Amino acid sequence: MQSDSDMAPAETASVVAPEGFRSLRGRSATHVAERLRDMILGGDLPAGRRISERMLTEGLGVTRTPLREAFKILETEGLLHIVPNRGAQVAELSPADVDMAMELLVGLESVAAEPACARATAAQFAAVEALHGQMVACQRDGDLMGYFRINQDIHQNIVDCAHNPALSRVYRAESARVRLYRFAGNRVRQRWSCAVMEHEQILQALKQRQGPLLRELLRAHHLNGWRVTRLVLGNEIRPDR
Amino acid sequence: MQSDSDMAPAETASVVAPEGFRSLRGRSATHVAERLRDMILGGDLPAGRRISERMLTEGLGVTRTPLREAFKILETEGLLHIVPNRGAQVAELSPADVDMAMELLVGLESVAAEPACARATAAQFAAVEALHGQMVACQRDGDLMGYFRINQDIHQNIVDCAHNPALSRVYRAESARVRLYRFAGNRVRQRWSCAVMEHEQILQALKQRQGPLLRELLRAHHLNGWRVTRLVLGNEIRPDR
DNA sequence: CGGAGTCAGATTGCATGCAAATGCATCCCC
DNA sequence: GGGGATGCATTTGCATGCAATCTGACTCCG
Repeated sequence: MQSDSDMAPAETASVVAPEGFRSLRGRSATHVAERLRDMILGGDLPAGRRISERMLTEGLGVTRTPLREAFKILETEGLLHIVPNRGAQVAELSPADVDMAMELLVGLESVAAEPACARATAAQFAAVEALHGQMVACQRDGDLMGYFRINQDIHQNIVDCAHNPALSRVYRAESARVRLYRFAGNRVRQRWSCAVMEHEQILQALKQRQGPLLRELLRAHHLNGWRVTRLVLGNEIRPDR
Repeated sequence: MQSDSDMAPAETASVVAPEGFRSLRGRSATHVAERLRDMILGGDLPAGRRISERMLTEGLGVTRTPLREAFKILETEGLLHIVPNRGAQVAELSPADVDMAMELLVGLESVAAEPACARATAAQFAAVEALHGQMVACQRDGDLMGYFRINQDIHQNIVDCAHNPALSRVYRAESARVRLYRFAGNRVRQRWSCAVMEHEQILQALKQRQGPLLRELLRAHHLNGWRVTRLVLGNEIRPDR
């Protein structure tokens, strides 16, 4: 009869989902991977730290199966290192590894420069300019974290202007891998104003669709930044705070 | 007594491992991912083909847990596409996707060119030359599969000359992703001799450590090859067999 | 005949159980 | 006292079980 089959299909009798809750079924591992990635990129899990499954299953409220799937994802992304029978640890990059990753990142931006100039839309110009404005505000307010985050965002946006999904994906992944190692360099306040000026030139070149110029500006900008970062990492100069 | 404790420690009573067998404990997922990757890159699993877990657990002799971990690895590599509650299917690339991936691959080789010239060792020169010799032999014998495989191998080796692990890793992954789509282009025999000549110039430039020249030669070589491939994929010319 | 409903079998997502491996404290023997 | 052996608790790797979801064939009504 009607009353039998008419039960509200949205929720079962056993557990009532809190409102706004969307089931994560089929997305647990992805979701856990995102959480873990945030923890690593945010510095909550420092490089080299060993990660026990139990710690995370309790912390994130999932069971071991999706957690272990997330480990595989992050290992493939290069953020975790898994030793059989001994669990996972946050990947640790040697200075040489970071150097090589930076070489790759500079290269990827060079690759992006000309397609970006050829294909960027007006909306993308506007988005990059808006971010630039926010970054200047962070510089003015001395907001280190915001400055750094938006800086990365601007570079990702410029790469995205090339409308090449594969390029964007690879740039994002490699950028994440070295994120924490680059953070140090942005702590030299002297570099900030210089970087802002370089960004302004970069924006100009992008908006005027001058591909080769953009490529050279990006390369120079990166090499400048990386030089400072390397000095900080090598303790040759002291960060401002 | 002696006879009690003297049992051969290499094998337990329950299951006798076949000789040469090393336990895969802790490596199942990785191993399965390798097998699956080979199946996809070898064309045994065509693009778009849906993959059921049962098919593979039976085919590969593993249970679902490591198989599902392997799925996550291959999804992160871009070789599989997983739809929640509906399983995995081999990733399918649109012509635009392949175009963009090729743009990235050409870019990565350009990035590799100068460091490769700067850092390649004599052993690496020799390795690339040996591969080139093998490729010429394949061309002579009309061995399509061998020619194609060694061709890819040569390009990977050139990138590896840059001694940049991150670059090598990314190049390998992206190269794999479009492997099957590029295969078609190598079926035009007319292109083979042309490609061999281009490779010879490329080798020259590498050995003489002429970075900028190498970069231009690689770019031109790729664009030539990709132009032919695109024609074949678009059915504008017919492959030789 | 067409389309919504529905129902069983198959498939997937995740929790859990068990065995192998590890780590650590203790014990032993020299 | 020191350098292993040994046993126990913990952790990891994988197999399996159960519930949610999908699929597709069939039914039934218009």
